[in-house]
Amino acid sequence: MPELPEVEVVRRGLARWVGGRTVADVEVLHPRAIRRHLAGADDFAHRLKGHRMGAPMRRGKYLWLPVADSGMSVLAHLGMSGQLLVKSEQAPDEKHLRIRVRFTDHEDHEDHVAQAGHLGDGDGEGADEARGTELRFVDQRTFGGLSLHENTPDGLPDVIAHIARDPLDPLFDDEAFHQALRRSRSTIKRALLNQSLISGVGNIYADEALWRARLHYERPTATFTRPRTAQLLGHVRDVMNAALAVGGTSFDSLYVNVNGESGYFERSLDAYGREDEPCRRCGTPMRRRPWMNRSSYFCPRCQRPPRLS
DNA sequence: CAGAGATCCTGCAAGC
DNA sequence: TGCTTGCAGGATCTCT
Repeated sequence: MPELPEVEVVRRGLARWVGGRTVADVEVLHPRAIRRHLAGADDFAHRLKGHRMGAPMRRGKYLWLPVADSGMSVLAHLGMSGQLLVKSEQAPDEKHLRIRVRFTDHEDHEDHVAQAGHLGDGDGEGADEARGTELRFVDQRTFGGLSLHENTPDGLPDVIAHIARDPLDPLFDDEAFHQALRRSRSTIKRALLNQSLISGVGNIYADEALWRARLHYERPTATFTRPRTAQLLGHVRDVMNAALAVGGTSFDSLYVNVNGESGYFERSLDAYGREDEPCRRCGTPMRRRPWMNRSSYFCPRCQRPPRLS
């Protein structure tokens, strides 16, 4: 389940393996993976063909590749199970392969020379290493997908203009977030998952941050004091940076790691998935509660429910 | 208008 | 063993 840290790892992989390459052709193998591109698969493929990919960007769980000299971007969301893989053109298709993007630098040497100067996205990587690879969008549950959109004046795909900055964004406004909590009549976990208030936080990191902050998921947001909001945001950032520190080091050895498959962070979770296991702070068995068609994990002792409700 | 809940999808695991 | 049911959950849509 890719959340912000996993998506950031994918973004870094794309910067190295895809940024600067020119699209030769696009193959859409499942219509649902392209459903957010309203003009359809053929239009998507046609508009990308022959265009150079810019440096990948990310906001929350969305990432996008600017399409050079077009004012548009390829927007990607991994959903629940999506992966962006850079694989050898010879590698057999994955079972849930949905979209394939081929590049002009595949085998033709003259093309390769023409494109080589753009590869590596300024990271100092060798230009040759991407040659012979293609980009694949693989997604079992098809909650994710790719689409093409006009950019807003700040270079953001227009359809995600409503997505708030994420907590790792230097321009995230802590005070505005706090004021939004004060105004809202909702509860804290709902607020953390509300992508128009703060983006990039999913069910896993919400539970982790709330456990670290010793806050019950149903605490009303209107009760939050400024120090409490600051503390919670600090924990959100800590848990994300910790995951990024682990995952961010594992992506660069081989291109098959340019994906949304995590695993690396699961071992260090303190709350999520730990029903009946002892709280790592106080030893009390952790609990799971059904919540919004999913689950909330918490320590009944460290994270006391609010008095009312 | 804000907030709450349903919905999409597929594979796996649990239970009968 | 083989079926059914439940669960995972981000974003969007619908309803109150």
